[in-house]
Amino acid sequence: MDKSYKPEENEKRIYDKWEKGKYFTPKLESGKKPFTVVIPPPNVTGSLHMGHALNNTIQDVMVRWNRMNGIPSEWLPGTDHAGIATQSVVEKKLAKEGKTRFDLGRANFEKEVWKWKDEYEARILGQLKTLGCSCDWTRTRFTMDEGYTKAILKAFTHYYDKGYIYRDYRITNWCPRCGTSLSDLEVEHEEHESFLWYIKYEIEGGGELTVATTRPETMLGDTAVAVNPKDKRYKDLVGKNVILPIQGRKIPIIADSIVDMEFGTGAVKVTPAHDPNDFEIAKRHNLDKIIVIDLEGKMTPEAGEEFTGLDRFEARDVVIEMLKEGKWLSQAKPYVHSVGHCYRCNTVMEPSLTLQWYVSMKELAKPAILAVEKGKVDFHPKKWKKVYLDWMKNINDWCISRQIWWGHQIPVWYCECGEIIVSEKWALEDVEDKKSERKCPKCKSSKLKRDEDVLDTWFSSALWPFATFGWPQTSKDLSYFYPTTFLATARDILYLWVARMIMSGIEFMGEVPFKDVYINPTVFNHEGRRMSKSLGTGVDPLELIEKYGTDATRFGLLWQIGQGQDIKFSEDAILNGKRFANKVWNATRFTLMNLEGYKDVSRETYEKEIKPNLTKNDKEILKKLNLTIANTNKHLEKYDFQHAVEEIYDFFWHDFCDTCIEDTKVRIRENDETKLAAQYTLDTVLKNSLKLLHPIMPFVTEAIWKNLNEKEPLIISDWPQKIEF
RNA sequence: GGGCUUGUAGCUCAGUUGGUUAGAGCGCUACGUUGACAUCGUAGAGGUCCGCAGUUCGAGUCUGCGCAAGCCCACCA
Repeated sequence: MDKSYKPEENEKRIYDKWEKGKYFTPKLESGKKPFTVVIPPPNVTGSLHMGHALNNTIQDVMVRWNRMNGIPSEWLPGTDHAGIATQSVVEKKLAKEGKTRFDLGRANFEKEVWKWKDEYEARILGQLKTLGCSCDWTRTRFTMDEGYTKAILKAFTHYYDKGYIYRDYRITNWCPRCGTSLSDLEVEHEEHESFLWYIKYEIEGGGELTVATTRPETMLGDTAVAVNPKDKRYKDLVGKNVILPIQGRKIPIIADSIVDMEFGTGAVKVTPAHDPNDFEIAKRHNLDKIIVIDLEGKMTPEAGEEFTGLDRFEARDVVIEMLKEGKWLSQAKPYVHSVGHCYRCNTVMEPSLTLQWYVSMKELAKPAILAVEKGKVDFHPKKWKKVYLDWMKNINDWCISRQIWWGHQIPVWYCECGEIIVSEKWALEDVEDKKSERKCPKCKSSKLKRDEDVLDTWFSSALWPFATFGWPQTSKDLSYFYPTTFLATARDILYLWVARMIMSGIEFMGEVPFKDVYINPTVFNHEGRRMSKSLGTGVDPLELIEKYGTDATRFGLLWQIGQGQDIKFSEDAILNGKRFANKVWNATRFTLMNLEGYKDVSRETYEKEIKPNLTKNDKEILKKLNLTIANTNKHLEKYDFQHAVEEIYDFFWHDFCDTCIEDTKVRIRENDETKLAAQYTLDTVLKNSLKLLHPIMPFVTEAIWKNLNEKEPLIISDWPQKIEF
């Protein structure tokens, strides 16, 4: 053996051997319950970050541990198409060439994205391999491959037929930069320091009414002023009109109980086309909806000639100036409030009146709430159960249409007669590029137009645990592997992904999609800030791997996490991992040097020559080994990775190296009569330790295993059992 | 507005159901090794366990209040 372990020379070679040996693909053994994990599909254009590294290390530890225990273990890898993110990356690339997606047209643009996808998918999956992930690559899936697309279409038509999917014209989260709607979960709120502007509206027939607003520019689209019906201050004003400043329009004063008497002046301007609350008020009072800001965030002609084409924030300044000049502005109070931003490009969201597809969630949520309450799905740490339930019990309908091109196009056609046709068949034909003759079932017209929008990426991810195994087709895989066993993911997709998988799993499979959900800690940098590439606060796990090796990186990450406690990343832990890998390597060198003349002993030799000569120290370490095996199992069963790592580390370093090796060293060198027993102890403790360590540090242990001339690779060796002595 | 979490050695964190002198890794100090170990070993210094009040024979561990930091949810005009 070399004097030290060189990860860079070993890791790739070892990984290839595992893959070639097909150790990652389990056999479907009837009667044996499999251990199944589906990977949280990484964004196809993304790159492995520290959170992924931790998350995938955790999954790999569980998979390897189960595999060594003789359980058919399936870890299904794959990627999702990440609609908005991917599209915007490719659009950015086109922009550098001076082109837009419209120059290419939809079909060509999609081709362009597919090319991009192929390249980046290979890259990110390769990164998982670098991390040592023992995924079953024979079952790799992508949310837009053909079979998966069938699942999407099935799910859509199923929901539609059940009346759960509907189309509605209402205020949605709109990103003027991305040019698409977003679901509530894709909007990130940030505190903004701004002002609460108090504007005086002149009352017809005398007097004035002051309203307070954070968005003065929207006053151009006001169609009423609302007060609370219980508000005595304004009781006599209800039914009268005010004159809208700047525009001079006459708008009514109405009473609506949604108005908070305590806030501002207790009178609120109503802009139905640009605020969800106001939209609701307008519905109740049958008010006009005047759109003054268009979908690009620019003022429309409706706002007035002098505003047309102005950016919404420029318009705000102009409106404020004009209000000041007209003496309509009574005060501007500094005010902190939260403003929605696009999760993708951070642009301030513009709530906009658009026609979108929604999934009604209330009925879907009910059994998903019950399942978790009854413990069919367990969360680790437990606190996430409450977080899940709180959200599910207050769930809102889900906007699933997106105004982009990259994704699953909605399987809906509109006829000129107004008929809406939802067709799985036609959509499939479009995918396969063989079109049958299509006619409107109502008016027989063939002038049909397909809905241009695509579905939210999470609509497809929601089907991941069963669509990846072939649903809606029945298959051996599906019935064997579903429901899955373990899901490890980050907390920021608890609602976006986990909750929706539970709902759709129950809806389509009649069973929850997984038993245990492990929410891994978030990795922060040393200052406690979120690791982020764009903020420049990230550490690239791939650089760590290059510097310290994969094993050290995995070890260091697990070493740092507590029971669900977030971690402030420290590179020292990774360094410690490297030291440990080196220690293990050298302990093996020592053992090999001292095992001359020692081969696998027969039962007879053991009973005659070893067992009687086991010293007190030998028995002590073997006892300790048994305890370590038991404790490691206990910790892994509880998903307590930190303590599992610590357990093995302490045993190996302090009990085995510092004590046992120092003890046997002397006996072997001096050819003591207990030499054989000492060698037996060394050999036994080392091999079992390597097995215990393998799920955490797969490469160095496998490399060592090879040096021990074992027939079977370590990855499929048996997990240690209690040693009898 | 609602909810969650954290505050233990210079740094990063453990401390199980409350029980003798509060632990680990890194860092620091001293000594020793350099024939398993880009070292390693042995010993050691270092803590008002955020504060206050309470429950208890006994609290880092339970309760209340406060201070500080962070996160999540929400139609805070």
